[in-house]
Amino acid sequence: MAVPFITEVKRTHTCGQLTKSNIGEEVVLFGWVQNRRDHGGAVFIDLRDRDGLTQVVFEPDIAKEAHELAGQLRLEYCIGIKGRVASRGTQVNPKLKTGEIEIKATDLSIFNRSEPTPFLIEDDIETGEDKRLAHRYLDLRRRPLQQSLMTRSKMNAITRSYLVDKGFLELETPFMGKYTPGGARNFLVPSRLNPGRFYALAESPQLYKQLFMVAGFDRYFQIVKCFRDEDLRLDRQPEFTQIDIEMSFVTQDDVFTVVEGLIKRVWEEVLGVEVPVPFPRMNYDESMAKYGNDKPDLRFGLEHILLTDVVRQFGESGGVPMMWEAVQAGGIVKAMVIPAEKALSRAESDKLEDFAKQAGAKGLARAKVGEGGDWTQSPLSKTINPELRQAINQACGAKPGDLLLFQFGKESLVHTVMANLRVHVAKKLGYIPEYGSGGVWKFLWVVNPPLFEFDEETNTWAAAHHAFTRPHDEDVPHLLSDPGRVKCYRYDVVLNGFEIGGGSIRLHDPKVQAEVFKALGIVDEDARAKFGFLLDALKFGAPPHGGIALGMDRLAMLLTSAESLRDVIPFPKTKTGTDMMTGAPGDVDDRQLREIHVRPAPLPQK
RNA sequence: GGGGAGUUAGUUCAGUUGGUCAGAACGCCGGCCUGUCACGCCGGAGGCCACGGGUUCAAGUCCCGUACUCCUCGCCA
Repeated sequence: MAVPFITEVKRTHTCGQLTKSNIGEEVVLFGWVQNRRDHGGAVFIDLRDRDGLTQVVFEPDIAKEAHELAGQLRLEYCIGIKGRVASRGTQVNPKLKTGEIEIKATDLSIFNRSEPTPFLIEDDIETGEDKRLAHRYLDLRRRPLQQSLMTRSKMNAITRSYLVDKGFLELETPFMGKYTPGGARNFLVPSRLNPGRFYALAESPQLYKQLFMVAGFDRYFQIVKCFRDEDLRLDRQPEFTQIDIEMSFVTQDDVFTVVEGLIKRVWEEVLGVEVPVPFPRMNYDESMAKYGNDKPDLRFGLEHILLTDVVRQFGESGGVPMMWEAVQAGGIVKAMVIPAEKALSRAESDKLEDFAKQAGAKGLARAKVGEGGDWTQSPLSKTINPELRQAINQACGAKPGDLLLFQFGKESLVHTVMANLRVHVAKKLGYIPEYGSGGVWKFLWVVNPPLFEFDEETNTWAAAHHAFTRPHDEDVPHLLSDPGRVKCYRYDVVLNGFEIGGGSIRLHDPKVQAEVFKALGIVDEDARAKFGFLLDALKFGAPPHGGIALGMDRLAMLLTSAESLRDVIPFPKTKTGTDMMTGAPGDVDDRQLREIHVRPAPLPQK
């Protein structure tokens, strides 16, 4: 007598569809038991699928058999029901889309029972992430994650449709390629057929997409996995997805237009949010000076103030030996103002110092500005020259009650500490939420960065992006004489403090390319060994070209206000690159290793 | 590689100066209940206190080490 669910009786609706307008209809729903409320005489079930929740009620006078079976139902049982849609009358549940109706069930089939789950399937879960990752298939039943992945799916669809409409071709590139030094550390794949040799998993399709341009494909894109064997962060995974784009015959602005259009459409269709285009642009130098990094969060102020020149001007007479020494040693001095109306307690500002130290600072000098511009609560106040104090107050635009935070020393460290501090303070003061956008979307292009950066370890100039980025024409004469001043056509697109993409216009002129290599100290043979195939390709009428790669995972994370990349990746890895569910990376046996000609080195003794 | 935080029932946590400290809530099991939607009521089971050493008359608690997880700096052209 059992109803032949699935084979003959098909699902008529999902659990998020039914409304008042369906009252009276006979329906069939499949799903999981989200909750049960057994009153003996009547059993209420919240039935869940990825579309929503629907209340099902089993009553003995409607269906005796189904009611008896319903008494056995437990959380996460997978079931099918048949019944009639009924009004809930006055007992509406406003929290549910389907809250005005319920299903008076006539038939029930338990497709599969469930053991008690290791954690409850709830929206607001408190279970530790490691335990959820170990049972990811259960974690993925939760609505927030279901919605994240549905959003991702939508982004994929929009991306393909937008770019294909614009004349882009979706072309694939190999994951297994040749190892090239520099850049991110590669995962290596041993070759069974070529003893002792290795493939490298692609850290990006960079070189291949340039070859597509040489081949004349003009406009390429790919939604592609990339692999990097670097330390993980909440916004970094060892394998991640990029929307990879490359175009021929374009300027930087042409690339921007394509990306802005894509993002505009994604935000519009996913969130219903209108994103103004074009995005504002900021020079790299300005970003470093005001925000301490190249991915500023523009949802709030708290800009840094550079005081290096002021301190230098006063020299020793400034009365703050630590700052003066830092400047003399080639370092910088920066300040940030916490406005009086957001006054922090002494204990809170002490905590800021702990935070700064954690970010690598030696300490955090502070000063509270008094009525007359004097400083209190500060060791600096005793020795500082009042004129320097006045000059600093003026540079900072400080008013009574403001708290000044100082950081001085090596430029890179000062920037790092101050950049972290800025975001930390903004969260503390409530300018931005701990996670998520808070409904504010500040897009930005950071442009015109230096082509090279100085590597203090090796005392040489290194490519800041990669060796194929096109320098500004007017800087080309300085490539060898003054590499530090050469700016280039590289760009990052930034959203709320996250770098969501980056790219460049590529070098296609072999002559300039040779000079860049020279500046980098790469001799011809090295260049040939590393990038020979690309250099060869550029000789055969390579078109001017450029492109960008957008971080799909980060975009999804920001779009869904997720706390972590892990929330928008179906099966992510932990901080140490392990998979809590499968146990990867795992051991392999000796025979497998012999076959691929690999012998593990002994583990270092501890 | 450096710094920090954490690990006690299935889950989230409490556990004081080392001495009835093996506890709560949710979940689970049994019973009752026809309008619940965080249903309610009664009863019950469940823990090598991450692991390994040490200190002590006595360790969940103090010390050392290991593992795992998270955050962060370095790193991520």
